[in-house]
Amino acid sequence: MNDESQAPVQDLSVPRLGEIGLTHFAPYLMNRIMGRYNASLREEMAAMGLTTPKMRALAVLSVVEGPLIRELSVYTVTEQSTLSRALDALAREGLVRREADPVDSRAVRLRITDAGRAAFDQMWPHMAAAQARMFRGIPDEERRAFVGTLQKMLTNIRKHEI
Amino acid sequence: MNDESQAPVQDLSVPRLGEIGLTHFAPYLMNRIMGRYNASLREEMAAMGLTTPKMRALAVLSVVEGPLIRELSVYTVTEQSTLSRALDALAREGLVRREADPVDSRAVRLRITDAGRAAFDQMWPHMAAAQARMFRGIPDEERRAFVGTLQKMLTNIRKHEI
DNA sequence: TTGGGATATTTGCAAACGCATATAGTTCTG
DNA sequence: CAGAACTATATGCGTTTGCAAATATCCCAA
Repeated sequence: MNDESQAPVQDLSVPRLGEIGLTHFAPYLMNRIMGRYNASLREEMAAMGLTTPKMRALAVLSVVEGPLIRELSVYTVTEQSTLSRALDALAREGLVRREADPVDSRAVRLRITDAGRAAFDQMWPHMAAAQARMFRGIPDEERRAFVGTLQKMLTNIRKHEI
Repeated sequence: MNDESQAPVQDLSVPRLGEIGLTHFAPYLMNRIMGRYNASLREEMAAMGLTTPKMRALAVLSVVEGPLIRELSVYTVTEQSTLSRALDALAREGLVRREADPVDSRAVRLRITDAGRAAFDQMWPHMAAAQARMFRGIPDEERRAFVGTLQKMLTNIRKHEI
């Protein structure tokens, strides 16, 4: 099992993780930072009866008007089936409304309700605070450059047109 | 439910998400980018019988010698109970070994096996490629600055001493 | 040295998730 | 215009996850 009979896939031009070091590998750092960010919000979310997909849906719907479920699943990086069920819960709680699309009767347009907006407004300060903690001591210019790079990266990895 | 009888928590000094815009809010961008990154690896992982926690455990163990489970759970940003079960699977498959700590008999030290290293070596090129895609067209200097900012952010949000 | 509080890990259980598929409706093609 | 191919959403089902509690061990103070 540990001999070399299976040709190694490793391309010699690709440095190994050990050579780079975990703390120089951007995806590792980003996963770790976002893991903490998300975990730091979990307590507030739980207190409000929200899961991560529900909270993300509210956040996006507070800003984007009437998207389809499929579109929302891209914004929220959530499996469509998971999102469908998260929306069941949000609708049951009166935080979002499903509206029939006027021209395509398969499609469902989503809208946040006033109650949903109020719920998100209660969540937002915690999100803003968590973000502020992340950037503590980092100069504005550096932060702007960082966000600029993130935007380029999003364009690079974007698979959908949204 | 949608009146103002519940005092709004919103602090006037905190700009609202709508004012910032989703694509200027770093955590949104990072979640979205990492969501794609992780999703892009899922197919390869599934083909090798790995879940995200299992893959992360292998990645860290390929670089870090004999950590405790609790320490590994910090590195991998995984709940300790989830990790415990992921390690059950990895040990069953012979990819890692649990070793008793010589001085503390509660503790378990983890080591990657040769088979585990081989499995990770098979995974690594895909991770490196996904990272390269993320940074496509971004100059080296910009990438270095970006990683530097990530390192500062990790220090900021770090709750543990690892 | 002994009992109480910490610490390391595992496990029971219910909830959440993801894949595959079902259902319903739309569009394209011959 | 029939029917094949495609799209949008929902759902069945087995797996994974996370919380809380259990178990085992350690450390420290009286």
